[in-house]
Amino acid sequence: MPELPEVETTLRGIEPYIIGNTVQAVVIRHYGLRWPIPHDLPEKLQGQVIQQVKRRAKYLLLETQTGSAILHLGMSGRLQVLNQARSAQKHDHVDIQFANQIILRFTDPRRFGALLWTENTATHPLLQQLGVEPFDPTFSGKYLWLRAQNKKISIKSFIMDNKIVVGVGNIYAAESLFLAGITPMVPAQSISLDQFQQLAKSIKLILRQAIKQGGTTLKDFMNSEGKPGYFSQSLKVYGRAGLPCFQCGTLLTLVRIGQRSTVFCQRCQS
DNA sequence: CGAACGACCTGCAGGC
DNA sequence: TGCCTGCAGGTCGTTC
Repeated sequence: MPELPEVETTLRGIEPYIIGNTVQAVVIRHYGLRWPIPHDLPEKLQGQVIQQVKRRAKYLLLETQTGSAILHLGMSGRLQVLNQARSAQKHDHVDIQFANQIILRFTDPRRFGALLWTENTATHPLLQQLGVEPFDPTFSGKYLWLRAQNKKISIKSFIMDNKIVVGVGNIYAAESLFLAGITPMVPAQSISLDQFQQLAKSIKLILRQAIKQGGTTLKDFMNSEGKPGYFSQSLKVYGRAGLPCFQCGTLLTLVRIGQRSTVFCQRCQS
């Protein structure tokens, strides 16, 4: 669920309900996420007004005057805005209750997500090492090309490396490479500047499209328990191993790159 | 230093 | 029906 577009969609979904709102209480039912939720997080948040909600990479930042909550959805995390209290289910780990009765509920079956507190987002170790945002003007083919010099790792692992560019997960790495016509396992250093320009363009386009389609999810954000289905119809290669390429009919190939499933077209991506 | 890989955890699908 | 295996959107920390 949470690729960058989903995180961005989540941000847009929760923002209108919590900005300018005061945190009344924080209920933690399960501290054991990727890192334990700090025990003093409730008292840090309580009484604070959410001034801004930001996204950095796949992290959501709930910013207050005294510090920020850092939230990551991991592989299976989800945020919901509840209008009224609803009994917590098995994986509903955290509720942030606001003065206007809105509840922000964090659900995460696999618990790879995180909820932390920091006084200073600029110096927080998790946020400090991050590479460029894909929608930042400095993210370009030239930028990728420069960073790829002498890099032997596969181009797919390269664009999934958060120190290079953030927010490109397994789905959209595969999709971007297909759109750019690049074979996922070739070494990053062997990609030409031309190809990198194509790739940077593809990444932006794919992510932008997905965010746009995430907008449909946004609509039923408040009441839906259902899964967003925005990506399924637009995916060209992800999850389609063995099926014919939409572009040329060749059966799509499945390989393993960096322990992640990777699907590509041997004919269209060369 | 870069690159590979294990680890974290639950749920689900598929094979037997 | 039940057990076992493998796989799933992420990414940090350790090891080679």
